[in-house]
Amino acid sequence: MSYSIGQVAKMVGVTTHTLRYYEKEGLLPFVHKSGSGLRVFTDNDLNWLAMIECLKETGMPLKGIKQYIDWFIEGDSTLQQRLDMFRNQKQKVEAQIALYRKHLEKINYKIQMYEDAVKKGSWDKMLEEQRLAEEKERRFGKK
Amino acid sequence: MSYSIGQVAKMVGVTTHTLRYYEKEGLLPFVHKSGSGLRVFTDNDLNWLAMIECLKETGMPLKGIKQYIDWFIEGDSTLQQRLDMFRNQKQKVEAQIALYRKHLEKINYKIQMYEDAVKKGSWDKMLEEQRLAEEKERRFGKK
DNA sequence: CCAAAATATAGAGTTTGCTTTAAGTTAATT
DNA sequence: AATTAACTTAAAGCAAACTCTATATTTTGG
Repeated sequence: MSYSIGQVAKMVGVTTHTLRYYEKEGLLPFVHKSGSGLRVFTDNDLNWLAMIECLKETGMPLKGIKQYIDWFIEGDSTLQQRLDMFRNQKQKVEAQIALYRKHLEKINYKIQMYEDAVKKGSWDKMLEEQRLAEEKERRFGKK
Repeated sequence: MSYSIGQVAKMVGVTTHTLRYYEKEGLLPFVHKSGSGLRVFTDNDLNWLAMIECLKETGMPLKGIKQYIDWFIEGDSTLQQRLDMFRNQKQKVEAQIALYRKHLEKINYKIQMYEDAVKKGSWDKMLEEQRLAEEKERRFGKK
């Protein structure tokens, strides 16, 4: 199957402008043009766009994605670089997930604080009662 | 304790320029100045910076962080907004983690492909052998 | 006390990733 | 055939988050 730039834009969830911009940046080197100059996208191009989305959404800059594509075009002599790149990206994503989890804990703690404060109608009152509870705990032991 | 802008920059891992920029954007409204105009950071400011880091690294734009700080300054009348904001951020982070995981699967698959290709010394050969294996599986059933 | 290091303000410049505009050409519809 | 929708290139514009420059003042260490 083949698709117009507008169809692809809808499928991928970006604008036609963005697709042309990606092409200009060297991210879509396989897209052909019809006799009259219109871009004709294939399923292979959609696969590339899916890979681009994956790398982009995991934080790789467009330049990095272009590097990958350039390596792909260069052929088998760059297999190792490409493998290293994916391994590296894996590390980054895992680190990012770990960081997100850490931040999530802080956010959950804040949510607790604010739920308490909203219930009490006041931030200071919430802090005060929390302070008293902690003191009590310190004096008489837990539970 | 109190700290100079340079000390804080080192502790937080940003430049002094960035700290001044944050202040200009309204993200550090509690930082005082010495008689001669130098910024004097307190532990309270460090706590704010930690919160800023948390929100920033979970994808909140500086404007959103400023909104939170403005609400904080406004006082108890904005407790609900602040709670909603943290709940919203929690949702966003959880969604982001889920997306990262999905992308991680794709990346892991690619790593497998490339490990195989590197072993074989060729991408096409890898694809070819994979295709043959799949055909065999289709003809004779799994395992 | 003086030189070096750190800090101050104000404002211009940079990078990334689009987004919009202008001025057309091509394709689809009525 | 005419209109309108989608497409073309080229270039300018924009928002976010810094980053750097220039010039002046303050603090600090020997």
